[in-house]
Amino acid sequence: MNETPAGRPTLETVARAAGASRATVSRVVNGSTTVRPDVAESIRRAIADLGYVPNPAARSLVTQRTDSIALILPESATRVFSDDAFFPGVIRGVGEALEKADKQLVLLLASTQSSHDRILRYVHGRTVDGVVLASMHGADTLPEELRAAGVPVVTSGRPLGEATVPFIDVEHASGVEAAMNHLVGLGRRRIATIAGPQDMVAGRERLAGYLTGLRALSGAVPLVEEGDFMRQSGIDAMERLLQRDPGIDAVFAASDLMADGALRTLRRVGRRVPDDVAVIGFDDVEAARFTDPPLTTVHQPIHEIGTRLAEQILRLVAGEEVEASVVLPTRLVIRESA
Amino acid sequence: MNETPAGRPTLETVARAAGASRATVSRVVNGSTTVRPDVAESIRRAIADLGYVPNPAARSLVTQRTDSIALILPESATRVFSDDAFFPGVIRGVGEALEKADKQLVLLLASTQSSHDRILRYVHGRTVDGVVLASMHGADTLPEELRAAGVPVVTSGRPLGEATVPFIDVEHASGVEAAMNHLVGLGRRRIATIAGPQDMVAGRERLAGYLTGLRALSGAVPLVEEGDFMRQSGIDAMERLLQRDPGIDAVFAASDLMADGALRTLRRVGRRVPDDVAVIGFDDVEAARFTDPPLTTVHQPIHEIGTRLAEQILRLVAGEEVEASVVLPTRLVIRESA
DNA sequence: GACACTCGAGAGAGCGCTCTCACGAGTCGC
DNA sequence: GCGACTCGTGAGAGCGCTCTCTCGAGTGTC
Repeated sequence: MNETPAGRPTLETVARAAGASRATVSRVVNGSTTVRPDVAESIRRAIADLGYVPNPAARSLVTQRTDSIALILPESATRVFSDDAFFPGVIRGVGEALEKADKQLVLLLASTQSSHDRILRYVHGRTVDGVVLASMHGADTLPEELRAAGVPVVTSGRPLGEATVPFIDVEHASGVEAAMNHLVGLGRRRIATIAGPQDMVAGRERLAGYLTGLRALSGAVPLVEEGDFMRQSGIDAMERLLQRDPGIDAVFAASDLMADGALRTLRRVGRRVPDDVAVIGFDDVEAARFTDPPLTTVHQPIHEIGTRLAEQILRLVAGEEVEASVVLPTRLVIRESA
Repeated sequence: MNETPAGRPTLETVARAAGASRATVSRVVNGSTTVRPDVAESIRRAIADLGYVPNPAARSLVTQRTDSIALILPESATRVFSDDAFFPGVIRGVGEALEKADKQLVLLLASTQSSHDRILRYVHGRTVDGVVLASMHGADTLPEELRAAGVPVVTSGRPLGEATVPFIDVEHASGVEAAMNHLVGLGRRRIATIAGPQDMVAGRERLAGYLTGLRALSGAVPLVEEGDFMRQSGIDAMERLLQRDPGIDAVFAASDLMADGALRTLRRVGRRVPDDVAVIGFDDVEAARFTDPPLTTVHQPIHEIGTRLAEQILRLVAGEEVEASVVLPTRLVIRESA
């Protein structure tokens, strides 16, 4: 039944079967309209009969496209990977959007130092048309190096220094300020914060939002402990906070995971939430709905961050211009912890 | 300085710069030993000077290899993706192992029905050398179709029917039995379970383990409610369980997330854990250490599942034989909830 | 009816690489 | 000192595809 018993059918095989030339079959495969309907039809039949699938390597050799996009998660991201809903959410958003555009998602997990070179080598080889960088740490030189290599790049989160590549971010500060206003409106006067790492923009801006929000309270002094966005650090930071000022009546944590940790510490020492201490987090991950009590938090559109990243990189790859930055809104979601 | 101002350097460019032939440069690039040291050295220098990186498309066109492996997460997996530490953990394990072998990880998120065809098309196009399938649902025909397509496949989790492809799984039943024995040893007599979906092997085997474990208790009747492995379903199932038998003194949940949900329900209705009701989960995700109280659970080596999957697919791709199945041990981790 | 024109289809080059084969220059044995 | 052998290197084909160029047939115009 199959004319070429050995191996997969090629354009040539299909062409012979359909009595046409390789070029015409290629036209049909790529949806050219300049093929007579009956010819196109018989070619399509031959394709179906033979189970022909184009060889992407051969195709990209001539087109110089690969139709795939790399998503790079640097070390800092993979570290929290298994306990955080942020990156899975972003991956999913990016993946869905790329699927719609018929592009492939190549995941590069930069777990070790050595992977830096590997990534550069990979990208230089033009195995991907573009790169989405979930860059978090300020010191990271990867965005700039990729840009220098001439590869389209979009990053998630504003870089710490000057932004040399387009990025997608959210309104950290204004979201936190809304949280602070809510706390103040609740009559809270001694508001502490569990900040994120200060070498990440997300950590810095959320702290800045806290400081700005605190100004609404005349005479209030900042009370800051730093964590690493993960749960254990929230537990520990809350303990330090309580030691420094047992009279705290509210705390803003820069991530839901840290807020959950704070909740745990407060419960352990017998403080009621929100009665004694109000707690607000940031992210609005799935688990925030299930903390005890359910967490009031600043929502950021995680899934949309992913789809926007995909959208931007696709436009860049297509040679279109994109905005230097897209900043998505955040909003306060009020549950029971504040 | 660069001999070819336009575009990236090719083998040809390097060959001219080093005064050698394309073939010899190729030999050096691919680490052949049959090149005179001084020639090899000057070629290496030319490669470095020009910043030459092999074009993978051209290479795979002739070698018929792509050096990349697809990780397919079917619909059922992506659904829980954002609230579960299992798949991120597996992805990370697979990613790390593949990186060591210098292979790329291509992530295919099968979020919609249509992606089934897309995946098949993709795999038929031989864009990847092999496939790791995080197949969970019994009805899934993908493993078989992939096998039929002649692509090396390894799945995570034993398929429901007859296993036609090698798989990596864990000892579900014996782990659950250990949990049951622990409960019985604690003097618990009315032990219920929140089972997982019965169209997944993980769901079935964990239920089977519960039923076996229950036999140690003469006269005990099974008390089963089904969930979908996620938190909300644990909350709901626990409520139903309590309604059916308010005298329950222990519950085994087939996932940590469901166990956490059960904990929430128990707390809401004023049951103390473990005093009134002991709770044991399954998975030992990161969050299990942070539930209230910390969750006693059956540990499964999530990261190792990932690395083993990678290991097996790499061997398969290399043409080696692999075991039809690898079943990793589970063990009970005793914390405070039981 | 002859000309220009349009439009569909084929021929053929070439993308960058690997790999087989052939070849030239040393090396060795007798 | 000459044939046989080894070893490093080059020539060249070909992987499967796209795309330009060319060509032939059909259509329209005056």
